[in-house]
Amino acid sequence: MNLKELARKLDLSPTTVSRALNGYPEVNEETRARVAAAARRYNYAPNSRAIRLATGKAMAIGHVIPIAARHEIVNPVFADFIAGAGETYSRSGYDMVLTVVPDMDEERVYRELKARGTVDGIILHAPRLQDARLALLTEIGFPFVVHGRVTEATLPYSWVDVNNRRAFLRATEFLLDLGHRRIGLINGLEFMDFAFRRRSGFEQALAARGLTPDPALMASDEMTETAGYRAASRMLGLAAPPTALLVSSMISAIGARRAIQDRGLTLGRDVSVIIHDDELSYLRNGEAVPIYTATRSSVREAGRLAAQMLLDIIADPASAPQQRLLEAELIIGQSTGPAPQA
Amino acid sequence: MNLKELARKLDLSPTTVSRALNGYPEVNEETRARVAAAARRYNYAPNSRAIRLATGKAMAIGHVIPIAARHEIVNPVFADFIAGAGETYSRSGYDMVLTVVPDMDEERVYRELKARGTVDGIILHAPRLQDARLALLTEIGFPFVVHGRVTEATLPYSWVDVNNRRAFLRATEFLLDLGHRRIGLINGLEFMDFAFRRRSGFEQALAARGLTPDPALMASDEMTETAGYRAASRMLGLAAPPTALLVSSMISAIGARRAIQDRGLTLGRDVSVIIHDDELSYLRNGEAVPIYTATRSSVREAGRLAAQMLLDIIADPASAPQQRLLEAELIIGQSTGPAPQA
DNA sequence: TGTTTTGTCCAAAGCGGTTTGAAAATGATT
DNA sequence: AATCATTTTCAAACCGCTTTGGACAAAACA
Repeated sequence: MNLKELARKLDLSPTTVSRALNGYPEVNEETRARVAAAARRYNYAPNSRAIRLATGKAMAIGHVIPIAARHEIVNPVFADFIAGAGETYSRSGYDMVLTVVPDMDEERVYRELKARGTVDGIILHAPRLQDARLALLTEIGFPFVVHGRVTEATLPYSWVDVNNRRAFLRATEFLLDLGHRRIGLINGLEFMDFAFRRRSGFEQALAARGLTPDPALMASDEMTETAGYRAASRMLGLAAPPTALLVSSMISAIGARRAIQDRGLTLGRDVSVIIHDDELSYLRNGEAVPIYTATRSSVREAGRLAAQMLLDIIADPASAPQQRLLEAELIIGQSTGPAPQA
Repeated sequence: MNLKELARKLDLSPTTVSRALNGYPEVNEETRARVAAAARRYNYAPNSRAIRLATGKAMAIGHVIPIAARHEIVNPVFADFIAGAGETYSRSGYDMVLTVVPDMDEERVYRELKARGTVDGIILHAPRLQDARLALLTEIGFPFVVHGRVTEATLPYSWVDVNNRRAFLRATEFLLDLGHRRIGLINGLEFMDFAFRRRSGFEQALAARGLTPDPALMASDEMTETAGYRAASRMLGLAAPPTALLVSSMISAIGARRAIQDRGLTLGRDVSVIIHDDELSYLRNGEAVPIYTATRSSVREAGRLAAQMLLDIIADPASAPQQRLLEAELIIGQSTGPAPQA
């Protein structure tokens, strides 16, 4: 069933039927009702391919998921971020187009997405401290919103981010207040912008108390269970091991926990741990009482907000870039306690 | 830059240019070369919206991600499955369209996807023991491939699945051979087809040794850390606790491990654990030596295969339904050992 | 030499909508 | 009753490609 057929059945022109369904004013309310009824009756839904060609809009947003060539790791927060973004898109009749790309190919993919008109805008994932994609997307004229920030950007751009620096600053202060002095940081890869900011919050908190960070107590790697285990193991094996760990993700923390237990230590008593919790739906941080003390911020909510921001920008391309900084809450769980006496 | 413009620059008709670029034989090799050169030079890529309308194909595959209304849980294997499928799609010039849907709305969404012609086929995720979506998709005439199976299906359909029953059968036998007699099963929700099959493998192995499964040693819930913890805690607190656990996912196992340690028990000595490992990229089961003894099967590979199967079916709609059963390997890690003497 | 065949190219008709510009029908005004 | 304004409807152009059904020239054949 297409527009022409439906029009024929109604003894109306396609023009009128189209306008009736799209709420244009120049159509008699009575006929509009007739049209609506017939559309429902014949189960008519306008062909999206035709709409897209006619309007010149793709009604779709692109999410490019870069796969690190070396490790083949899919960022575990994607699933929830995308679930959030997807909610927003459904409400607005947009589709979400996912493209999985080996990370060297990203530029080609963006250019093609634009040239072929497959999507109207882009959500930029996993930004780096300096990120060539910002200039690229601006150059090719794609509306886009970054999930995260790009510290070394020169031009304004739209983003949704968590206040990573402040979250880690507060977490560090919390540990310092508990008497911890040797605090280990198990961070993500520090060419990633969020990881860089987290370290800077950590260092700033130490500096404020006149402490200098010990390079041996800082690790930067993929945020996997294995990497978390490795980093924690190494630190706990030092002559002067840390009494507390600041861990960049729930998943690394699982590894860190394993390392702690392998050494016969007890989490929250011998070693305190604070994590950053993205509220991944399949890795909830406990139920009533959180397992881990954590800085918490919902990545799904970030997805909703970023998607909405992008749709707003597409609706009004002349608007100035928008920003949204989310604050993480510091929630107290069972993984932290006062520093053990030396 | 569009086809007409490019044709004008070349002093050719759009017809010829189109044919030259699409490899049709009725065009002089010399002009084909000219066209190709010009296309590259002017950075021409055909508008995908126009192609789609003209050919009547969407060149896109739909993945509908149902969100359980209660728990808002995104299946953690999605990310990797989709990464695999995405690889296949890119190679074939297909897009991947993701739709996030509250699970009651699925039917409406499939019908709309079809009526609007947004996608050419569907990958069906998370099938149930009996699943109305099979009949629905068949009725509306969508080519589709199921990731998993539908035990109570009446008609043939295409699927890619792991031999869950045999995997859990073998895992159980392995534990029995180690002398374990009280084995707990921490399973996914058993209206899900894979979970049902896993339990049946478990029970079959017990039955083969004349053992009857103890209902107190079987749990069925979401495969989250929390649920894994809860189930393991409960079982270990029984008067006659299990000496081994069969756990349906890496994530539940993390919870189970926490429960084991909370009770002061040691994994692999006091309590053996075998998991099913989907090889999630951010939750690798150790490196050289696996942490957990596991039945292992790559969900990413399943994604690749399912996507390819669907593309094949779309290319040849008359073909018979295809099936692909993957065997899981049983890999030995550090989480299992002989049953402790009572 | 005239007729076929083959190799190249093109005009025009879709695909299924939206949108512009004009026509027809109705109502209001004189 | 004639004129003008307002509603309501429609025909046709357009979006940017693919594809059908020739057209035309050169080569092959009779």
